[in-house]
Amino acid sequence: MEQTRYPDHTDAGAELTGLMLEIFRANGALLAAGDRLVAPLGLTSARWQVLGSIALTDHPLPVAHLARVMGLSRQAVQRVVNDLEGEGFVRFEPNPHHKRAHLVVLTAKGQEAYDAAAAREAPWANALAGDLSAEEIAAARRVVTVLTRHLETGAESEGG
Amino acid sequence: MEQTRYPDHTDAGAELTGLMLEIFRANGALLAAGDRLVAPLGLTSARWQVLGSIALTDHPLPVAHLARVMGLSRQAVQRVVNDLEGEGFVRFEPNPHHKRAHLVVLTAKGQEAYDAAAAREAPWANALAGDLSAEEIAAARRVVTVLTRHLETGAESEGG
DNA sequence: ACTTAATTGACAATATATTGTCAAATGGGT
DNA sequence: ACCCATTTGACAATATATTGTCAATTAAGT
Repeated sequence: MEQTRYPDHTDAGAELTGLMLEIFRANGALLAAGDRLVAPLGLTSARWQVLGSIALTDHPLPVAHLARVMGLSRQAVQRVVNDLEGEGFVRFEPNPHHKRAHLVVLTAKGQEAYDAAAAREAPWANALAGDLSAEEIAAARRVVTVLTRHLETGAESEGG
Repeated sequence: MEQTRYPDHTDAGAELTGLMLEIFRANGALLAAGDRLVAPLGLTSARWQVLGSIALTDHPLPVAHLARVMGLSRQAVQRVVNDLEGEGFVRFEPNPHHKRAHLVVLTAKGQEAYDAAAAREAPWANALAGDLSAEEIAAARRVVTVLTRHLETGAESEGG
């Protein structure tokens, strides 16, 4: 049932603790791999992810809204968006509903960079999946999603 | 089979792409929750993880070796260890095999902090697991572990 | 011994991301 | 109209982590 190393854990708690450490490590490895993958396009993992969240929404959104969608702080996204704007990947458009909260949209250069990143990502992700089946990856994805939702919703009740 | 949104992905590749984005988000949420959990002990998620890698090894290790075990850069771990040393959580001991690469060991304060963190972590992790079974968490953990190993070993061949 | 390659800690520069604070802007309730 | 809570961007400080470089050290091969 319980191993000596984790005497106070349930079986699920012990496995979850191991999963959390794996997630930290995977995060670092994924960021490094993503940086290498899109560096030739003038992008980084962080810029790529911001471009993606802009590209994949129906209407343009202000920075704060993008941050909420991505689960990051407003300030972190603002900095990256400002960098992207400075290099011509995105531009700000007036927001009819708010004087200061400009809408962020892709420029032609930004759209091209995102398309090029997507073109590189697909074969890379396909290869990275290796022997893993779509179903077991999907199951893992559901577990991580549930975990994240628990953390982001009931944060203060569990955190002490 | 394939959805219009990911035309160049295999099923596994599309699921993996989704999993990667979930991992980024989980990483941020876990770091924030960990920071809240151990802040009263004078720790952070990063400090906690370094303390853990020191506490869980048989013999004391130098910083560069700790970094390799953790999958982080030497410099990142060095900075945290230096902070921990400055606050009395760890101390450096002479290394019979190397003049400069001192061994990092926990002080009594460091051991107490790590024990206290572990005592807080167990009920928190048990609750966070929620309805998830140990087996499905273990399956997710295996998927993420395989993913990380692929990234850390065959990095240059897949990164472009 | 000598040379060479790899490891290690130190130092610097930079990217990513958080928290905190502030004033401007918005929206809801009265 | 007015008040008040929330949202938003701007600014600052800090933590985390990477890459690059350097000299000291170690290890391996000759």
